Amino acid sequence: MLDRAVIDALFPADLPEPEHWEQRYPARQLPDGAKVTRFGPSPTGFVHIGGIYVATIDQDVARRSEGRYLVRVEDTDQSREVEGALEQFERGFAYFGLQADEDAVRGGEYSPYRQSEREQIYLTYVRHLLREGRAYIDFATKDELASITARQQATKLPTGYYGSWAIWRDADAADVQAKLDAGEPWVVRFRAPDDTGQRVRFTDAIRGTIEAEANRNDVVILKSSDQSPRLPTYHFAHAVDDHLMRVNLVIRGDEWISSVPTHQQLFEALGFEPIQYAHIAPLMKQEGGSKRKLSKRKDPEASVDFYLEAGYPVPAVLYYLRGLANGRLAEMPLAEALDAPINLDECGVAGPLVDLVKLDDLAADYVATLSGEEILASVLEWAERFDPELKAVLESSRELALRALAVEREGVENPRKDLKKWSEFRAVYGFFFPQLHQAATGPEDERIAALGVPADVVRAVASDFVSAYQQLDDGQEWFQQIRDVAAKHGFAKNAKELKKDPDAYPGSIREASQIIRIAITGSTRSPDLHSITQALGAEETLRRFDNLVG
RNA sequence: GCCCCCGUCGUCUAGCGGCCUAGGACGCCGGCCUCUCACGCCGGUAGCGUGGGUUCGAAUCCCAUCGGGGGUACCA
Repeated sequence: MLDRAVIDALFPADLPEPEHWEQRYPARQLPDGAKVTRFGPSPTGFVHIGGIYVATIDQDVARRSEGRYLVRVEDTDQSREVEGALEQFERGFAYFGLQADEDAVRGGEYSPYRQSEREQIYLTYVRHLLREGRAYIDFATKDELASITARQQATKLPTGYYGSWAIWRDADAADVQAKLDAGEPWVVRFRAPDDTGQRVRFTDAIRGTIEAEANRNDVVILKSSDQSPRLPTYHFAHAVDDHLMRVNLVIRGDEWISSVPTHQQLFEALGFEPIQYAHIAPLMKQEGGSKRKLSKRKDPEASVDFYLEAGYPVPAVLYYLRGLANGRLAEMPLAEALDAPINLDECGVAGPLVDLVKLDDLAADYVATLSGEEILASVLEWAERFDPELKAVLESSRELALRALAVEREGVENPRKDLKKWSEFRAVYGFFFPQLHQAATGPEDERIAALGVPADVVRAVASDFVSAYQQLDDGQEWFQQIRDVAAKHGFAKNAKELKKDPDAYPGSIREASQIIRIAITGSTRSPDLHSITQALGAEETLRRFDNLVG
């Protein structure tokens, strides 16, 4: 073991002792059973929808138990840091309404909430472990490590830096001193307890008892001395930060399960109370015949920006995510589910596929519960950032927008479910607005031509419809105008009749009304025509026949 | 290679030894409604990965096997 003086010389002289931090970050005064949870975004890429998923669970569990939910930026890998990641992160979390009780922006009693600003704290505990002989200085080079791994694989031994493979674990103090004097870069490794082959067990709040081999690896806890700031690895930061921030429930992705034995040893060596874990199964993506973790790089729907751009209504996404966490919540109505607790022991262990079709369905159901006013407000908010032209149109035609949204929505028992996300507004409701409407160019317009009605008949139908047009309040009476025109020009009364003798008619009432529909809406699909004309007014309705009548 | 986790309709799931000839939701298919598309309503499709046990009885328990996922980094 190294002399204390040698160890101390490696650290700032004024570095505090562990007691200092223990006092500075005292135990929290919270009700019994309160959970302190945390989410640790790493600014190495953009926020993943899986991050929203886990953060939702973190926040819910904390709130529900009158605890605290904090966000701690895990930026110990400065080389992989991505510019703008934190801003994008803030945007995503704000959009989904996932405010933390404490974070780097809002601050809190346990600050700083950014690992790169906690160097002093980590160093204190590293020095402590070194002085206790629970950690040691290591000079192994990349090449040496690669060679160790290669030899272990060749002989089918477990890979890692342990036992006799750990060349610096029991090195002579003189050799260490020589390397130090030569200015060689060094890391600090944890001296894993020598309990090779032992089994350990722990209780996961989601999966119950998990048993594994005790950790044998002397994991790196402090990164190389040739870097500044001097930062810890995830494992060490987890132990120190979660202990000092008085977190008592670590909710994280299940890729961490196999690290728990290491974490337990670290907590023990540091003299920290063991912590409770809940490992969440990750959101998956179908690829070919198999599932894989949703990937930020390959899957657009992994990025939170995907949901922002499409304008998915927040409650629908949250509802979907909560249902994935606890199936029970998916069976409840949305409002109830958003308010019901997420229970960790009900969380699935398998890793669900994210199903955008299902999300769309939930979103359509949700939007159908909204009033026209509410929808308009949301569309405007979305358009502000993603479709300024639409925003301008809506603002100048607010009344028309509300009339358009009211069609088959207000005053009906089963509102149309034609809107799932705000980005679809333009496609679905655009034709209501003269500025956005794509008028048919004439009978040869391909939308009309596809009906198979002769051009002269189309013109005649349009002309007669226009000249006899009355803006009637009663839907049936209004539609009678189409029937009349259709009858006059020899259209079959219904599709069945047409089918019996296709050559006898230019089309059926179906084709006749489609001519009118396309003229008014530009599409073969639309809400109820009569209601549309009510929203548009007689003048605008008739104007839309200009190209067909001439 | 070694270690860990997981495996019910296409998807999300209910199921904790008899209530299961496996229930629900989404999707899909068919029908009704109908001037289109939706909505709504009615009906249908489809699953316990496989093989052995244990048991009067297994989706449920045990073992094996296969498949999927993760870890084995100075990434988190």
